Order: sequence, then structure tokens, then C-alpha cells
Amino acid sequence: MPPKIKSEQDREQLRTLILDAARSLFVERGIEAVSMREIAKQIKYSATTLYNYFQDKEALLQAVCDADFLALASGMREIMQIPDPIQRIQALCRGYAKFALHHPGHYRFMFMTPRGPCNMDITHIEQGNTEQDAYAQLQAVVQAAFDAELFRADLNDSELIVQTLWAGVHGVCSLQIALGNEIWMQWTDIDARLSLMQNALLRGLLRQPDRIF
Amino acid sequence: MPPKIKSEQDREQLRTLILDAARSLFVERGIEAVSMREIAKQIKYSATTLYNYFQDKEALLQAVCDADFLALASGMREIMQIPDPIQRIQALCRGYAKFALHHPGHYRFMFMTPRGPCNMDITHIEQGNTEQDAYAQLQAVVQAAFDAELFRADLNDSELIVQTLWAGVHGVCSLQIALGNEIWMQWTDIDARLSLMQNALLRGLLRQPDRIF
DNA sequence: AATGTTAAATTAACGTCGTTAATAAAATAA
DNA sequence: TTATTTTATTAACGACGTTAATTTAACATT
Repeated sequence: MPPKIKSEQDREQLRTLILDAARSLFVERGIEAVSMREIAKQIKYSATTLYNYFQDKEALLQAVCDADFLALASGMREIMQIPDPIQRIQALCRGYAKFALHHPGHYRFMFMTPRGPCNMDITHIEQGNTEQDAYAQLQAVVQAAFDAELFRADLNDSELIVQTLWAGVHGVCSLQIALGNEIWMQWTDIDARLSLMQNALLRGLLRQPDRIF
Repeated sequence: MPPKIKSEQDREQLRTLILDAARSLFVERGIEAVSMREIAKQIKYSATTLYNYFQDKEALLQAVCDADFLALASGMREIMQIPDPIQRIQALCRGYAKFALHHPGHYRFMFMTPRGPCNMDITHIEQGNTEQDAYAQLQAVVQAAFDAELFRADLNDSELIVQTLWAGVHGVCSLQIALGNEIWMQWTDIDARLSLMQNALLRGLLRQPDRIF
């Protein structure tokens, strides 16, 4: 039996040990292919120990994703410094898509898997905090472009624009994750798909479509 | 023990009985919440009997989805009669989205769940047949619009346009299915999201954006 | 230093799942 | 009537998430 954890510091250390083990299995195999027993075995603890640190499997995976999406949002901060709002939107979408395609397990768990109606108690990302939440970042930059009257005059709901842009990028990414390896689909190049989605959407939303190439 | 099935006709009848039972559970609960044992119980057979009619659970669910997506494509045939290609695209997208949102379990299984690389042997929908395959229907009408030179001159790949349009609609639908009930998201109206997606994409793709309202 | 108490780990167990092997029973053929 | 074949059944396997019961290590008290 391993030495017991008493101090709050050591406890946090074991917690992140579990998170790391879960992450590695979570990343290399798909998602539900990772079992509590296997995570525990990897760190040489019994499976039930995990339940002293996480309420259940879903909470564990949620914690993994929370941490990594926090890292994503943090990595986006320099993009948020780009002065031109349109370029900022484009860079943000590209960064978001890149993360999604490089972390398909994470992305699937976060955005492609229906949950019970309320997860507020599990996730620890403070919603609406631009520093932390990737969605809020897109929200902020779209609002900036909206305030600068860059969007079509008949589009009067900034939130609707945000969600449309998100849905567009999400559509490309999630299709790639779910069906990207299907033989019967003759996919065009994923970068081309992403580019055209951004290009077409912005052209269709902006007051001056010619600004987008 | 129920009477045994010998004739090919009765065999097909029991097969569809299984399919119907699976469909009903599949529709009312989510997706993986339906077990083989429960399907069997509903039709008063033992669980192992199902394996005489379907290779495994995935094949059963795939058969359910195949049948219903065939029905979808069939129901789209009148839409395919609309003369104007642009209106045809719009109607097709609306019909597709309507089906997706009314059959979230089907949709999730078909388009939001990664599979092993090869499912060709399971699905019985003949790919490329406009009558049967919803994707091929979109492909056909986009090709028509492409041939009529309705898209921007710099867009030279019709397949890329198809996949972008699909990804857009899929993005809205799949986000709604996966996260539509999340409390922390303040979703705008789903119809507005769908409309704006189609509107913006077509405006961004077409040579004459003003044709789209 | 010996004892008791608390907290953290363990093993055992429950119920469920998809699926396969072994078996019983019904229909058909001889 | 018996033998054969097909179709269903029950039993069982291994894995899963999770909870209950139990052991064990660390700390506190005398």
C-alpha cells in the first residue's frame, strides 16, 4: 500500500497525478475506452481510490478537459492582442479548430456528447471570464466588431453572430472528428474546409465582404 | 418459448420487430442507454436471439438509422423538384436540419460518434444514389448550382462547397443536440441560428449574395 | 511508549452490460 | 418413429462503474 496522503498539498499532487494518467489514456485511445480501473492501475492505486478525489468518472474527465481548455484559452491570449477585429476573429477560429483537431477526445467529450441538463456544479471554469473561457473570447471579439459596425446592418444580435461562427467552425471540426476516417466519404482537405467555412461565413456576415479573401 | 421462425418471410418479420423495438427505446432514451437485453425483453425474446438477426449492437442501431435515413431521403424527393437551385439548397438544408433535431438519437449515432475506420459492410445504403442518400442529394443540387455558375468564380471545387454547407448545418444541429440543454449557454433561438447559418453561408459562397435574404 | 481515533487506502461485492458457449426445444426429413 | 437441423434458451465470461465493508497507516492522547 502506498504511503497515505494527509497534507492538502500532497492531496493536490495525487489529484493531478490521477488527472495526468487519465489524460494520457484519454488522449491516446478515444474516450469511453478509458476505464477507472485502468487509470488507477497506471498510477498503481486501486480503482476505488479515484473516488476519493473525483465524484465519478464523468467528473474526472470533465476535470481533465477543464484543465486543457483553460490552457487553450490561456494560449489564445496573444491572439486577443491582434488589433484588427476581423483578423482577431479569424485567428481565434483557427486556433480553436487547431486545438479541436489535436485533442479530438477532449473535444468530443466537451462538445459532442450530450449531458444531463446541469453540469454547472462540476466545471470550474468561470463562465464569462475572457481569460479562461474560449467561448467568451469569441464573444468579446465579435462584440468588438459588432460595436465597430463591421457586420451587416440587418444583423442586430451579436450573440447570434457568435453562435453562428462557433457553429460553423464546430461543424467542420466535429465532422472531421466523427467521420474523418470514413472510407465512403471523399473528404476534401481539412484546411481547405476550415478556410472556406471562415471565409464564407465572414463574407456573408460582414458589411464589407471584400475584406475577406 | 415462442414458435420458431423458419420461413424467410417470418424471419424478415421478426427482424423488423426487433428493429421497431430498438427504434422506440433508441428514440425515447438517448443512445447507449438502450441495452440488448431491454430490446429483447420488449419483444419477449431472449437477448441472444437478437444475435441471430444482427451481428452486434452496433449493426442493429446502424440498421435502425439506415432505415430512417432512407425515409428521410425519400421524403426529400419532392424538395428535389424545386426548380431554382438556390431554393432547392435552402429547402434541403432546412429539411435535413428538421430531421436531425427531431431524431437526435439517430443523428448522434450517425454523425457525432466516431467509428472504426470501416463500416462499409454494415450500412446498406448505396452511396451515390440520389434517391437514397441525403448527402448525395445535397451533392447533386450543389453541382447543379455550380454548373449554372451561381457560385463565386474563385470557388472551383464543388465538393468543397458541398462539405462546407453540410458542415454549417451540421454545426448548428449537433451543437443543439449536444449542448442545447446546457444551462450555462444562453442560446439564441434555434431557428434563427439555422437561418443565419444558411443565409450567411450562401451569401458568402454565391456570386450574387443579394439573392439571399 | 502504548493506546485510541481518524482518515485513506484496500479488497469484496453488486448490478449491469455485450457477447459467446453450451443446451434445450421445435420444426423438418428419413 | 426416429434422426437431423434450425432456432431459441439458459448459463456463463469478462469488463465496467460504483458502493460497502475492511484493513492499514498516520496522528493524537495518555
